[in-house]
Formats: sequence, C-alpha cells, structure tokens
Amino acid sequence: MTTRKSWQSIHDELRRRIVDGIWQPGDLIPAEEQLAAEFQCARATVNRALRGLADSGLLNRRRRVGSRVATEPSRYATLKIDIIRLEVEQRGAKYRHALTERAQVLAPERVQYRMNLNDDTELLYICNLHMADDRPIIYEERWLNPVVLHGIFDVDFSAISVNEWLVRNVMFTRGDISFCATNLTEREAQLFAADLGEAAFVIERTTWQDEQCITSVRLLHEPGFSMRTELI
Amino acid sequence: MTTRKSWQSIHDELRRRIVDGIWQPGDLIPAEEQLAAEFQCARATVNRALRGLADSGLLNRRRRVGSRVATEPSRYATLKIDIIRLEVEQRGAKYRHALTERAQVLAPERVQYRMNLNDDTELLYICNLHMADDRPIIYEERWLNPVVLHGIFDVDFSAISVNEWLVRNVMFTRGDISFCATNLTEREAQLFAADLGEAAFVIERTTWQDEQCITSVRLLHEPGFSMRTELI
DNA sequence: AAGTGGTCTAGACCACACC
DNA sequence: GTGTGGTCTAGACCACTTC
Repeated sequence: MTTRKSWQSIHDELRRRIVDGIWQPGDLIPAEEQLAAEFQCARATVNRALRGLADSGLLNRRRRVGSRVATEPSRYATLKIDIIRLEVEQRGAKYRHALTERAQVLAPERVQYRMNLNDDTELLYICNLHMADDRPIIYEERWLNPVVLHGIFDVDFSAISVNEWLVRNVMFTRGDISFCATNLTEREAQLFAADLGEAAFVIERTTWQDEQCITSVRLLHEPGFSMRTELI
Repeated sequence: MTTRKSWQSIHDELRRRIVDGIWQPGDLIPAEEQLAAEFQCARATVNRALRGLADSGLLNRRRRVGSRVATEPSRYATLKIDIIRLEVEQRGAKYRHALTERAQVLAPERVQYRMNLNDDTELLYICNLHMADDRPIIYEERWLNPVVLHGIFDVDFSAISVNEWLVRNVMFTRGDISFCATNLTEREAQLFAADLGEAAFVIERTTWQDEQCITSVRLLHEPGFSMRTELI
C-alpha cells in the first residue's frame, strides 16, 4: 500500500478534471476499477467519490454503461427551513411574536384543496405576527387539522408559538413548499407599516403525516425581504 | 448469516422509530455496533443508513458521543436549477426567446459589488425575454465578465441563448442565489402586458469560477408565477 | 454472456471528544 | 485512556443493461 487516499481527495481531483475540461461534458470517464488502480485504493473508495459527484449532478451513472460527464449539469439550491425564532436570533435580533387571530373555522376552498380535506372539517385558524427587534417581519396565517393534532384547541399559543409546538409534538413525513410574490392588501400593508400594493415575498408550506394533512401555512414577508442561499 | 439487510431497509426502519416517537427528540439512539448486532449486518451498513438520516436532518451525530434524535429537525427544500428552455419544454410548451438588448457597459454599482469587480471592467450586458407558447414568462437581465469569458463579445446570442452557451462553455465552481419580490416598473409591465406595480417574483444568481465572477443574472418572472418543490 | 455500477462483509485503523 | 463515529480495504455477490 502507498499513501492512503481519502474519498474526498479523489472526489476533488475528479471534480477538477471535469471543471477544467479535461473530461468534457458527454465523455465517458474510466470505470471504478480503473480509477481504483490509478489512485491505488479500493474500488469502494472510488465509488464513494463518484457517488458524490453524481449527487451534485456532475455525473450520470448507469450500470453496464459507465459514468458520463453530465451534458447539462443540474444545479441545486438548498434552502434550510428553520423556526422563525431561530432565524431572528441567529441574526442577533430580539424575537417576539403576537397572536392576532384564533378561530375554529371551515377553511376557504383553495386551502381545503391544498390540504386535501372534506368540506366539513373545522380547522383551527391561527394568525401570528413575527417581529425582530419589535419590527414586524413575517405575517403567518395557518390552518391546523384537529383530526391529526389531538387537543390542539386547548393549547395556549400565546405562550408557545404554533411553529414550535408543532415541531415538538408531531413530525411530518412529507411536505411541499412554494414561493411567490404578491401585492400587499390594505390590511397587510398596515401590519408592516407599508404601502398598499407593495410587493411582498410569500412562502406557502403544507405538511403531511402519511396521507393526512397536518397543517398549511402562508408566510407573508415584509416588503424588501430577500432569501439567499448557496448553489451546489 | 441470516437474510441480507440493505442499508435502505435499515434507514426506513430507524426513520419509522423516530417519526413514530419510539425514539423521542433528544434521545441518544444505540451505537452503530449495537444496531449492527440487532439487524445482523456489518457496521458499515448501519453507518450508511445513519448517514442518510443525519443528511436529512433527523439525527445529529458526534464522535465519542453518539447519534441523537434532532430536537429541532432541520428541514430542507431543494430547488433544481434548470435551463429555462428545458423547464418550458418539460411543461409541454413551445420555447422561444428574444434578445432585447446587448451592450458593452460598465455595470451599475450594486452589480459591481455583487460580482466583486473593479469599477473599470466593461461587461457584456444582455437582456432576453423568454416565452412559453409565445407568452412572455421571464425577463432575463445579465452581466457577463469578459475577463473569464474569452471571445464572449463575438458570440451570436440570437442563435444560442446565453444560458446554454454558458452551460456548454464554462463550469462554475460556486454560486449564490437569492429570491425576492418586486413591483413591476412601467417598462417591465409592458413586457408582460401586465399592470404597473404588479408583484413579480425575482431570482438573482451570481456564479464564480474560483475567485473570478463569471456572470450575474436577474430573472424577473411573470406576475402570478409560483415556484414549488418538495420538502425533505 | 459480459461489463459496469451498487452494495454488503469483516476487519482494521483513525479522529475526535470526553474522561 | 476510552468509546464513538468516519473511513478504508479486499473480496464478494448482485442488478442492470447492452451485446
């Protein structure tokens, strides 16, 4: 055995060959066996490195065929979904939230559709204004399904935020999230001390436990908000 | 040896124990060695399963300490960044784009800042309107760095889109992306046959090759656009 | 049939964090 | 020191795809 190679160093070297154009898009690269011989390591180590490159979209791998440099490399942006309180506190600001609404209601039709509910299930409807250093930053409008969330009607959501209660009490198995832009209504503009019609960033998130919908939430961000992340 | 276990089946079983609350948030789960004994498999197989759970944010793992069920499970939304033409064609629509502007200019200050450039580098400035079934869906405004992109001034971007030319000719090593909402200016509203001030979704993306900025782009989406993905 | 990636095994050593 | 996860090895078999 010569010096021990790490899968990371092999990953980086192969990545370099792709980025520098030594292996062009569409090219078939050497098989794992050959690379293992070149790098003087076990095939499993090369496999680990190649899997990483395939995960990040730089390679397409197929059995019997080999690993090909992607012709149209897929790139991904990964967004971390945090509890709002943590996001605020990590920025060094003081977090506070105010419960602005609480009711037991039938959801509007488009929410029923999103949550895949019958039209006779009464939901808990909760609205919250989230603040950083006492400045409103997010208006949260949320529908909760009592069929899944037993005892939800008895929880005191002025003491604990809905978000945190959910995180501690149920775990979702799947969810979807969508992003869009909207013009502030008059009422929404007042919340942010902004102008009617200003553009605001909206996140809508719906989460499920197996086939049952847990909750659907709409997060209206203050005008000027921008969400940033790294590309992979 | 009993029946052969796959890392996937172990992953799913452990995930079930977490989701069903058999292992509560904060709990220390058995060490790899013990799980390997339970599942009658090699430790490497358990390791692979646990690594998957840690990657998806359900576990926090530390050497010497063990694997702990995350108290505030991080959830991630992963967005696939495709070439616009592919996105349109995958929806079954006809793709077309029109070059609306092309100039050799100094970038505005905020773009220079974003691209980390001196204030004397002339960039190639290109604007494109992307259409699906002849309806404008994205207005693209882009600055390209000729220092990295040799010969960029000679390319005919009415024949090939900037996006595709870039993908085929350079590969970026890192990038950042941000999302926000904006009110359409009068000129922008005209492009989309929309009203002045309507809210539109904006993506800004800047990509780099090592320390040099390749390009920065602003994608203004048609009013009503919504970007959706699954939560992990 | 044959070649490629995907995975598993059993064992080993290392890196790290807590003692 | 000691116990945990992180990784590597050498070999093996399997799964898939093309021939």
